[in-house]
Amino acid sequence: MPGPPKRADARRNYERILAAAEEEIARDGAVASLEEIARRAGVGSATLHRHFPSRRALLEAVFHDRVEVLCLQARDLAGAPDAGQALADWLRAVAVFGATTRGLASSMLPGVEAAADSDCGPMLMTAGDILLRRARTAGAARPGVTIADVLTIVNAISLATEQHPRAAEEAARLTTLALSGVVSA
Amino acid sequence: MPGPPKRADARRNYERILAAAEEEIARDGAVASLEEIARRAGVGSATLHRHFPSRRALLEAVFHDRVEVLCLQARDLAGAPDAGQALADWLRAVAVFGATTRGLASSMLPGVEAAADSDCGPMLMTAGDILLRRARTAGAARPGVTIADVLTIVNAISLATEQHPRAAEEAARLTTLALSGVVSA
DNA sequence: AACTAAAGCGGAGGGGCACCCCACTTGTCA
DNA sequence: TGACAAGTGGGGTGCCCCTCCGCTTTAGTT
Repeated sequence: MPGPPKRADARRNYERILAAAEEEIARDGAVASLEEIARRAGVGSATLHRHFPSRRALLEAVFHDRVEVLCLQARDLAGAPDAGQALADWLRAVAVFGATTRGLASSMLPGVEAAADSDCGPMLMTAGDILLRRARTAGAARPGVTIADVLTIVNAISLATEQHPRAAEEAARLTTLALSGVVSA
Repeated sequence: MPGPPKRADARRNYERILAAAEEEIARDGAVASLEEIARRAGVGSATLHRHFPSRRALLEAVFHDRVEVLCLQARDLAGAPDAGQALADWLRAVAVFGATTRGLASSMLPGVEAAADSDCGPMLMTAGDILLRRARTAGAARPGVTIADVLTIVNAISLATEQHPRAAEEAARLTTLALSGVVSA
């Protein structure tokens, strides 16, 4: 929410923290040590906490750009001939991305401190909603299902497959499964 | 794995810890403070760590009985007329249970320290497998789907809905969704 | 009942972490 | 260049997990 700060040194520290956080989170996931991040960034822990008031705020900042890429992919797919296929493809991409980007999935969970600074979630929602609507009018998506529902399931799958040896593969497979159904009863 | 210990005082402490853990985990989920549990149990922290070498071991012990109940439900449902419905019903029950029992779902996630003492997961697997096989021979379940797949998805849904105001409802709804599918593409 | 070896106990301590306070430095702009 | 706001980071607090090790309790033996 605060966005990059104004003073030159402050902005430099902000970027350093972001870079360090990226590395650490890639290694340890969402529970990476904030102190270690500050250490790697060469700043005091107070500086980190000033720029990012909560762990979640830091995670959101780290993942923001990559989530944006996913949203752009959604816009591209919005012109695809098969609306159902487009939706499914995009959701698989989301699942794979979440499963291979350590810490992302858990940061998407509606936690206690979600309210204000939430950003990535809504971004994906609006991007995916376009695909879902299109699929629905094409008769390819079950009516009554919201994009929130679908993304919750996909995110959950990311979370559950994050530690799998072949996380990407597994996430895609389970997503396909959940989208097409398991029982016919 | 160690099971209740032999000496009388040790067994008493074991039970006290279990009782205290139940309360604390109900309140704080899987991240409950082990020290607080020991404190509430009137026991030194070393005693807790001796009886339960890892957090996971404690969680498994706490949830073991309730998971057993679920497994018995599965055996009851194995005689139901509609095999697909029986499977779906049971999976919904698993999802609701996981979503409303704080900490359970995350303790089921295949973590780093999963291997040896894992217990609840396999229990549910074998119980559910019966229902799945029956559904499959009845043509109600998509072939190629394993019970591990389905339970992973259901557990993931529990995890994602754990914090929802109406967790049970939401877990059941999303499970139904995932089982019957979302897109027809 | 007394004894003893083993089993169990728990306080204290090491190491880590998140988060905050506040005296100090540094950038900015007139 | 000077003054002031903006920004900094070391150190402190409180909590946590986990282990070491000297002490207490139990269970079995005579």
